[in-house]
Amino acid sequence: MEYRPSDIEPKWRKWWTENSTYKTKNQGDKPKYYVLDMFPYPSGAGLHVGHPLGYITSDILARYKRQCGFNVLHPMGYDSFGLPAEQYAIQTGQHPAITTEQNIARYREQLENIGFSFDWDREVRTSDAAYYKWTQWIFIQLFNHYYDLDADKALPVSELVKHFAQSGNAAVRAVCDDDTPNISASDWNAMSEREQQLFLLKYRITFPGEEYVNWCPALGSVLSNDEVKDGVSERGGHPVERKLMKQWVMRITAYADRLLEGLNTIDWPESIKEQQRNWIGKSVGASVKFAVEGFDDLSVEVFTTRIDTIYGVTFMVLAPELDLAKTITTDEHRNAVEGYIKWTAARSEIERMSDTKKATGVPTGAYAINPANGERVPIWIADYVLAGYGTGAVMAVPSGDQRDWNFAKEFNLPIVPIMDSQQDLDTAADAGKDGRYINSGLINGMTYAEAVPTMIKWLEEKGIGRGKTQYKLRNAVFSRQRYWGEPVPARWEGDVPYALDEKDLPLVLPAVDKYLPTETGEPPLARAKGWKYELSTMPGWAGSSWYFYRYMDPHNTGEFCSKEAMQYWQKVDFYIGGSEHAVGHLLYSRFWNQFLHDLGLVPHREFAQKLVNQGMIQGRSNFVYRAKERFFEEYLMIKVLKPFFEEVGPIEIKGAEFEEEIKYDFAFETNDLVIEVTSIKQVDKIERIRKSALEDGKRLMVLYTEELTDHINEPAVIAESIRAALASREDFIVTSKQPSGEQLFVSHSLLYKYSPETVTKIHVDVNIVDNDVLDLDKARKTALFANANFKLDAEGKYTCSWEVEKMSKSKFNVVNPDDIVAEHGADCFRMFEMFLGPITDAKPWNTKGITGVSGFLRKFWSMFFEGENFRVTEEAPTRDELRALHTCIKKVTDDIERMSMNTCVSHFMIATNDLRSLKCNKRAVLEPLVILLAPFGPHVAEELWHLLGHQTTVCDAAWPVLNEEYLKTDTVNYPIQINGKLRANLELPADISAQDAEKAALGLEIVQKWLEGNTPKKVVFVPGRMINVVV
RNA sequence: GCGGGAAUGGCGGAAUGGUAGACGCGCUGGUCUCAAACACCUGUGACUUCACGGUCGUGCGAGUUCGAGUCUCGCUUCCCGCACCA
Repeated sequence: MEYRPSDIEPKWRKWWTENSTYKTKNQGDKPKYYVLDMFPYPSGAGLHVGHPLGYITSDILARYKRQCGFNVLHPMGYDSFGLPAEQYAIQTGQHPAITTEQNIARYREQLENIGFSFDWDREVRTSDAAYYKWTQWIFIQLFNHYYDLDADKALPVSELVKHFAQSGNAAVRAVCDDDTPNISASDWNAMSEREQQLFLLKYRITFPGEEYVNWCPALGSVLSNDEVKDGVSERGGHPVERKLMKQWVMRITAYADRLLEGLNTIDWPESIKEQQRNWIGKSVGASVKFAVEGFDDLSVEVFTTRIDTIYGVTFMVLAPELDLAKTITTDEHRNAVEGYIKWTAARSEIERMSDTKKATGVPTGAYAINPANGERVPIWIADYVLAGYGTGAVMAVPSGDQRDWNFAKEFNLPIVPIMDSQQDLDTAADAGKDGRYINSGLINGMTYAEAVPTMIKWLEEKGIGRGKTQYKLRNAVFSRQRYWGEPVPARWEGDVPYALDEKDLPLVLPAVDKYLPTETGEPPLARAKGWKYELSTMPGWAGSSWYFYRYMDPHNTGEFCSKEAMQYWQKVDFYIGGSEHAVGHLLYSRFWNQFLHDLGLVPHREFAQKLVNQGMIQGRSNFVYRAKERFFEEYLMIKVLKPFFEEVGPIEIKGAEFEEEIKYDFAFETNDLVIEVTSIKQVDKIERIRKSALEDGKRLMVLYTEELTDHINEPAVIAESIRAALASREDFIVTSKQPSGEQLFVSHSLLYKYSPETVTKIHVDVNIVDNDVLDLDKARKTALFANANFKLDAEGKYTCSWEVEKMSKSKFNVVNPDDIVAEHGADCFRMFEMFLGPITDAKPWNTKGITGVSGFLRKFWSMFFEGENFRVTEEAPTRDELRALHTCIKKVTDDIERMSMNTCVSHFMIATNDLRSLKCNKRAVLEPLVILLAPFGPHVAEELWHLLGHQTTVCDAAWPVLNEEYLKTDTVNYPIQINGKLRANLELPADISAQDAEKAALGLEIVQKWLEGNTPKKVVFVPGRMINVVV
């Protein structure tokens, strides 16, 4: 019987739903396993074939684990707050909830179509009030806690208040704002309620602060750093400016060290961990104060990771943005400094980054005193120093730092060596740490390891500096001036924010008349009637920072997740998603998780033990080539005129260079005939050339490009009209009155003959292209080709060129999984995606190989049938059949465990090919094979499983157990090597002794030939593997 | 510049230090067919040889080893991430 996925697949999907096959309970005697996909944002474009790659992988793993006896949690949901829905709402006035709902319905349909084993009863949506109630609840917890450095965890702010009332803030070691003053208990107690609340904000883990943010006026929103690429918004490419705004901020920096440490405990891809380490950017060093000459109350504080180089300081540099720069500038330099500040402010980020080689800067005229040696060094301002990092000032050590060196060279500042190992300081700085210090007072003669603690100790004793650890990580801005997000559960009393009471949650997103900011620039929530709460909403990462817990207990109305559910599922065992979330979602969710763990609300410091990044599936774009006028000229030359000249003898042509001043495109000197190629629409041009021809006494022939388009595949027709023109005595010849063709598209396979500038390259929808050949019937129905003609190659085909690009609508290379499923079936689609290559690799989508997988499924199916009848026998299997089966069990089991899904598919193909050549149709072999296939092709497996007489789902069929005995063979085919090179093969008994094997190998004629009568130096025998004779 | 990863036929890709190129696509030839598609069978790294066979071959150059795609060292190229981060 024929394998017809379109019949069996919908049938089983319905059956699975009706039988609640994928419903998971939070209990049981089985061990648990939690497989999680990064949930998608439901965009209007729907899923393309790249999205399911990770879902298929996790689905295979989930089904496999279930068959291995685990209770598997494999949920799916939607990260359904986000910018695109809101943009759409602004344009159309439609509420984002409605479009989001529609998009989710589409996603659901597409996901269902692929046969995933998701437990849909556990679906979550971040935009659901029942869900974001708990996002808001967590926000309130963050507001009500501070980070205590002694406890090394978050503690309630109420504890802090007690401390303050008793002994001020001196005794509390906690993470707080840099500008937090020391207060005594009496100071605290003397404060008003307002003053106390404002003071506490300096400690709360989330708090409103004045922050420089990435403000995007076009989107009316604040963007996070990772939403900004090259100075413009990642979405839409709108300009982004730095703006100081009142924003809710998350004190993620409190967790910097723990987020860094935690990376060592989890099995995540090295590249993700490295990106997070970079982002956190821990640097250990020291901060030092340099006194400024003439300002008793002023000093320049710098942070350095190389305090050991302090004796090499020959100047100091401040970031131009620093207010201090203006303060210390002498009158003499004021004009230059102000000019420079203006100039740098006007330069865009991109300019600054692309122009990093050239050092720019101006002196302030002020001098600092190096505390180490008392030397007087000039203070400059320069834009190579960033205001946002450290104190915005550096001590410049040109001998040890390349940027300082560049600057010193540019402005002729001294370069003092500080280590005996430093060389070639004329050509570059030497940042090496090997060697002994010179010119370095206190630390002369020391090594790096000795010098650093010595200097720090000295600084601390003198009270001019201290050891300090600095992080690149900034506190995370948590406000968005947008509508479609979680309302922040806070209200304001004057300038003091108060969190809502938990019992007032959820704070439901109110209705508004428009989704735009107000005329006064306030966020859209200001439009809501009677809204007396915070106006900004939460960013996209809020809801996605804890969703993995909600899946454990999705309908709980009393807690975000019950203790029991948490106790049962613990954490995510396997997490899969794209690497683009490396520092967004994956860092923030680790932060929230650490916090929740401090509160004893979740069992582990890290929520996901293992993480895998699936590679991106890139689009494979196709291109067509539209002819320009120049193409027809070259075409005339190559196809028509050249053969013609060969016939009637050479005719000189001029005007082939197409320069502006040349009047004619083609001129036949000897015949006084000018041939003009132009569009029928170019009436003016024809008239102009006609006049010139008349004046010159030449005859003119006009060939319309449209006419050439009509006859492009018949050069003889065109040659005939030229022949006729030559013979005629007419002055002005137009060969065709009404050409029909509008545009010509030239097959890519013919373009090598023509100059590249004769055609325009245009994206063509990949869905009307098959194996790079354009489907002309389908093409003619599209607008692009409505009035087109095609120049086809010798086989009558139009070939397109191709390129690998990102899969996107604008590139017309989006492939919808539904189309593949409709054509080949969901099982084939699933297995083909796996077969493309290792899941972690990026690869272009190319359906070329899909027939191989489709053929495999048909062959697999046919093993169970004889003609139209299902026929499986109860006969005992042979050794060969058992070996094929158990080889497959071994390979597939091993390969799923190591996430090598592509080779699993190969093993199924091999087993099927082997068993088919053995004509095996025995239940004892085929039934275990169906179980093995079930995670990959669940529909076909379920169908065959039921045909085999089972009533319950194949999902619960126990994974077959490997019996190593069946893998053994009586004889082994040994490769015989001479000096490591293969020379012969020898069939030997599997249990042969080393001596016998050696003897047998040496007995071979070919081995004797290579030995040339000598005795071998050595014979290497690896049992079951190979024999190597060393000559 | 720093960090991470990769490089194997015409293509996607396989190979616990042990027969390089599994499996699939594509291509050759054949069977079936009036024909095509499907299906089935055969061959398929390069060079060389009538043939048996031989030589070369996993980006380049060394090394370790009886034996290297795999391990070590030095390069080249490409991809990804970070980037005047003091």
